Amino acid sequence: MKISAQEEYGLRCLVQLATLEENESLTLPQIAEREGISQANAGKLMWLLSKAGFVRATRGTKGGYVLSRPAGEIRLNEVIKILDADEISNHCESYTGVLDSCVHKGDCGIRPVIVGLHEIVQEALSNITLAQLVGDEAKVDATFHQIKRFERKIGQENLRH
Amino acid sequence: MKISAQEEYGLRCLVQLATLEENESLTLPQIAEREGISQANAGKLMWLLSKAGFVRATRGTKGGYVLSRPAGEIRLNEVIKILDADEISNHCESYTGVLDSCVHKGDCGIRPVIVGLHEIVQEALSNITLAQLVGDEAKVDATFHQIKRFERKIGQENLRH
DNA sequence: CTCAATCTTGATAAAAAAGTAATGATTTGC
DNA sequence: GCAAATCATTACTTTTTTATCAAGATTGAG
Repeated sequence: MKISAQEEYGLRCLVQLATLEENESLTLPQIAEREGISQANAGKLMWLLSKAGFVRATRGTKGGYVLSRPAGEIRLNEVIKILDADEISNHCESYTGVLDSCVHKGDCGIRPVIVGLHEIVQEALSNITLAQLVGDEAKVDATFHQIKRFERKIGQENLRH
Repeated sequence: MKISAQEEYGLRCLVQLATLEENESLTLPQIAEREGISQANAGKLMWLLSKAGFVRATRGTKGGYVLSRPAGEIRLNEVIKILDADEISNHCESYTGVLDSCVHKGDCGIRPVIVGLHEIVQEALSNITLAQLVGDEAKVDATFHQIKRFERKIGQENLRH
């Protein structure tokens, strides 16, 4: 249960675009430099994000990438879904061991946990927009404070049954 | 942000042990068969879980694996931590792109999100014990209901600001 | 004591993910 | 129209993760 390289870097590239003023844009070499990744890698990530409609690319001199929607309207759950090729729906087709289908097909005690966990993460991510990730660490951390506090409360309630 | 094969299968092997009565145990071939994975793979997983102290192994005829603690006292966050070689602490050393250290070292808008997300997942996992995963899907799903409801509430509150 | 059942462990192979390279297409400026 | 800048796309290489294999160690039964 960890974030993949593609998710991490893709998200960071988007955040770079979110910091731009109106009429500004970033080219692949610029994005690559700002995130410390290769231009080729940035190219692939931006291609993915472009296909998915998060960014708009223009070619030629003065070209580059811009967000296709305001940063405040792009929620992390959408972004992660694209970057992770996320398909919880076919979870049961993914981990079938040496067999053709999962041994627990039909009645499975693990599935609700996997699905539930996925929902929890999605829920948390859907409460964060790109715009909220712009700024210094202290500011972003503050934005998270609320969610964390809620989570802690849940934990305690559950422990008490 | 998805569960890895090792997490999934390792957890499932543990759940198998959790279903046992007192004085029962399972051998590698048995575990492998019940989870539809190869014996070699089961062996490696159980070795990991054994090293981490979740299970106790006995060799020789009549040998096998048993949980080393009651299923109700084994929380999923501990298990996942082992199976995932989970180290959120060195996240910033993991995604450094082509550089030696992350370009955002010191002040990073993404870090609070990654760390926060990790905490949310850990919190959710720490509320689930192995014992709660034993039984049919409907039962396990019911156990999750409470957490899910809470999550939904959080989502709404945050959308309202 | 010896054998068969069983776990242990490091080496190896296969699969998946990540990253790179190369070639092609579009746009702008001159 | 041509050249330079820029994105698009596919194929390839490397790295990491998964899975398997094989030889070793321990235990219990007879």
